[in-house]
Amino acid sequence: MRWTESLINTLWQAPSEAEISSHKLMLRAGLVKKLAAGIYIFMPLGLKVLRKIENIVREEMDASGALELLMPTLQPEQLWQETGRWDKMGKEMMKIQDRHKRQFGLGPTHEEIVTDVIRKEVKSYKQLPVTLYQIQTKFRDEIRPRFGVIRAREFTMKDAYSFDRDIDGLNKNYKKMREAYCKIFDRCALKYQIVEAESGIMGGDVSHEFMALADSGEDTIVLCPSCGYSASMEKAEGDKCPKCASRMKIKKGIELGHIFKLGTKYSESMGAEFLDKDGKKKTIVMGCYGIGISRIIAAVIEQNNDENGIIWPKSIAPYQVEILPVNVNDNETMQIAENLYKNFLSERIEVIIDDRNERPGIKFKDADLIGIPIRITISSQKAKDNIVEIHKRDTGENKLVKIDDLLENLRIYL
RNA sequence: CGGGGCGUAGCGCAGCUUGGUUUAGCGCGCCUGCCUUGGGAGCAGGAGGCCGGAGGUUCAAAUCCUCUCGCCCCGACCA
Repeated sequence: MRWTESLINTLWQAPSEAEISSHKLMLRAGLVKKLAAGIYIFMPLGLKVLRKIENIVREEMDASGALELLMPTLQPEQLWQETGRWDKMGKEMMKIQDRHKRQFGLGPTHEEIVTDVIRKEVKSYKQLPVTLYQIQTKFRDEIRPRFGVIRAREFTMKDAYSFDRDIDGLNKNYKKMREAYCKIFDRCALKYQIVEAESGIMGGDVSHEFMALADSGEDTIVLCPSCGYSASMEKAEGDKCPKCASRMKIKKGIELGHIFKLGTKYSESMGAEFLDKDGKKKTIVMGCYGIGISRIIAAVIEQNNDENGIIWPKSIAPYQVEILPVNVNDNETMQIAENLYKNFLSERIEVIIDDRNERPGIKFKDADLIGIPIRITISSQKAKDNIVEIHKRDTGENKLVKIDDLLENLRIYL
């Protein structure tokens, strides 16, 4: 990508609406723009990051054996009446009417729909277990949208649902999902804590939250230093460990994901049953598993930034390498820069070249702000000796290398 | 929804108390030219606003009054 063709607009000062660093940086780097409270446009640079995360999630979900499908956002009232959640969800569900005055909800979650799918498709124990997932836009009319994409009213979520013959199967699937979640958050370079949680309106008895540790987080979690027990504040109801009674540490976090053992709450009310080996009708046992995809972006930035800007982990960086020619009016510089750019493209290295005719200071500041992991600076003096500089955004390490050795040196970091 | 605060150019802000001195201003950004090119340079010229909206008071409203819409922060909810 050429900067001059990228529609990347950075801001010197963060809009006053932003309070926490991830929100400020997302706006300053131009990843997102606000359309209304809790409603954001993902600009091209921001969308690249979102897609990277989606792909990681997709890969790990597929690896766990889950099947991807896509369910509608628009959901008929009747299904929600079956479980009683049409009223229970209350004002959090955005509701609309069609021209025939039929009521629809904009999906805040998809238990009703997916259970409807399964009760129609699954008849036999032979079809179980099965896990379905989707990556899709969700709508929740939050009481108070906040912190940019961290609590938005429209957001991208991965939601998965497991269907088993019995509790035993559910326990296995639950464990499998938990492991998949760990892989996902590890790959996103997040520091997180798994905590016992309340199930809330989802129902079921067991649930765990994956919390990104961040001082700016809205959620409070407690950790027991002696026995390792950890839970959300609501679940723990205090700072004494329920397991070993020692005093627990309190930390702040951002909820990235939440997994639930639902049991038969939905399958029972909606009649999702199957015929078991013995020819008897049984109720399907369910679990559900959510990840806030767009929220991950904010959490990663919250954990990876400095006074100059974002520091992307390479797994979700919008580009791996930024080429920064110090002076675009210098022929020698530009010849090298353009050659490298073409080279990287053919090597399938994700690269952006800052080909703007700006003074170096502006380009360096912007490079730091958008946080590409590796910067290659090309200046006229060093170009004479066929030398360029590699700069690592995370460590600040600088290295001068011969152009012929550049790719080799780069491979170490990519 | 309760409590607090804010809407003036793309972003950050001043002006409002005490209406007229404003053709509505400043910094950054944007456009043109010159100059400059290793950490947000300089000079000159320029574009961009129904001062959130609607009513009202007044000879006169960004400024005073009423209503309204939007946004942010603190609380309960959530990925």
